[in-house]
Amino acid sequence: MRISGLADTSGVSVATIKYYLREGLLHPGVATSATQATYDDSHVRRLRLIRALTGPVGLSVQQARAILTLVDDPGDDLYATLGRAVGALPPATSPTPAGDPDPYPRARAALEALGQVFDPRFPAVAQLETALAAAEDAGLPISPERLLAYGRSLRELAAYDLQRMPAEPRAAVEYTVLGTALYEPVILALRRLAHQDVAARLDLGG
Amino acid sequence: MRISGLADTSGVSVATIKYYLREGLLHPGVATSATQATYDDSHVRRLRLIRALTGPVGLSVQQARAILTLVDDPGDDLYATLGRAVGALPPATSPTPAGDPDPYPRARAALEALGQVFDPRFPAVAQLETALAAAEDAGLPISPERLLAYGRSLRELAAYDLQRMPAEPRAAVEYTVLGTALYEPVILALRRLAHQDVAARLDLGG
DNA sequence: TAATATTGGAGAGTCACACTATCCAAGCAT
DNA sequence: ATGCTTGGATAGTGTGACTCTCCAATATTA
Repeated sequence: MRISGLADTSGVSVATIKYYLREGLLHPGVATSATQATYDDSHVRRLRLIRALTGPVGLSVQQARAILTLVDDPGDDLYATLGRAVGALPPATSPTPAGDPDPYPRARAALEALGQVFDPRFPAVAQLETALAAAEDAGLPISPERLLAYGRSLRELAAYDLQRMPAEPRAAVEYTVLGTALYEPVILALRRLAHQDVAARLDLGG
Repeated sequence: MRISGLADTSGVSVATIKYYLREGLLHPGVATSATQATYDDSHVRRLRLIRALTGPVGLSVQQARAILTLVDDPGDDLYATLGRAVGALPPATSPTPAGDPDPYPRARAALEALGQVFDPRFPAVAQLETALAAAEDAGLPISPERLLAYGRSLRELAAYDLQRMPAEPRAAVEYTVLGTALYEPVILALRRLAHQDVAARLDLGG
C-alpha cells in the first residue's frame, strides 16, 4: 500500500501523514525506490492510535509522541514507566523550585489521610497539588472529608484495573499507559452522567 | 484601586487584564473619568477564578467565558444549567448528523446496563460515546463489565457530591458548574495516585 | 514509448489562540 | 506644568497543527 492508499484507508490526509512521519509519530514505510515506499496494517493501526490520542483524548502531538515512545520502548520497570506516562500526560505542572522543603503540602496531607504512599517524585503528586490549589483559588476548596471519599472510591477503581492487567510485560505497559490516557475521558463522562442521573432522581429544578 | 493596582494584587499583567476585559471574562471597573476606572475585590476574585480555569483546569478563554457566563447568569433550571456547563467543557464533540436513529450506541448500552437515564441531548452522552469509540479505535476497548464497575463507583461519588450541594440556588449553580470543572483534575490525579499505590503494594517491577 | 499522474521529501504558508506591545489623547499627581 | 498613568484600540508575537507548493524521480496508462 502506498501513501495515498494509507490515506484512503485511514481517513487521514496525505499531507497529515507526511507531517506525522516528519514528527516521528508514525514509523516510515519500506522504501521500494527513491520516491516510493509501501505501508501496511501496522501503519493503519498506528494512525488510529495517533488520532485517538490527539483527538478525543486531547493530547498535543508532542504529548502523543511521548506516550507512543513509552509504549514502543518501555523500560523493564513497569512502575517507573507508569510514572513517566503520567508525567507525559496533561495537566502539565511547573517544576518545583529546588530547596523547597515541602513543595506539595496539600497533596501530602491528602495522601497521608488516605494512607497512601507519598512520593514527591511522582508527577501525579504535583498534579494533585495544582488541582487542589486551583480549587482553593477559585473559592471552592476541597474538604479533607471529600478527599477521603474520592480517594476511597478511586482506589477501588484502581484495584479493579490492576487486577485485570495482562501478565505479559509488553501488554502490561500498553494496558497501563494507554489505559491511563484512554480511560480517563470515559471516567469523566461517566461521572458527569452519574451527576445527571442522581440529579434527575432528586428531581432538581425540573 | 486602579488597573495597575489590580495587576499588582492579582499577579496578572495590565496587558492581560485589558485582554480579559475585551474578551468579556472580567467585568469592567467603575469609570471615574474618560481615562480612569476603579476596580475592587470582586475583580481580584474573578481574576483568580479565570486563572484557575484557564491555567490548571486547562480551559481556553472561550470555554472559560462559557462557564463564567453560566455562573453569572444561570437559568432557573439547575438541571439544564448543569447540562450547558458540561457542554461548554472539553472534550468537545462533533454535532450528531441529523436523522441518525441511534447516534450513541455504545453510550446507550452502557447507561442501560447501569440502569441510568439515557438522554441523547445531554452532552456527556456524546462525550462518553466518543471516549468509548476512541478506546476501541486504539485497540483497548472497554468491556461491559469494566463499565459497570466504573459506573457504580462514580455513582457513589456523584451521590456524595449532590448530598453536599448548597440549598441556595445561586450557590448550587456555582457549586455544580465550577465543581465539574475544578474537581475533575483532582479526581484524575487521585486515580493516578491510587494506581501508583496499588501497584507499589503489588510490588510490580520494583 | 510518450504523456500523465503520483511519490517522498523539504520548506513555506496558514489559521487560531493567547497574549503582548505600541499608540494616543485624556486625565492625575507633584 | 510636566511627566506618569489610564482606558481603549490596533497591531504584532510565538506556538501548535496542520496544509500547500515544489521538485525531481518514478509509476501508470494510452
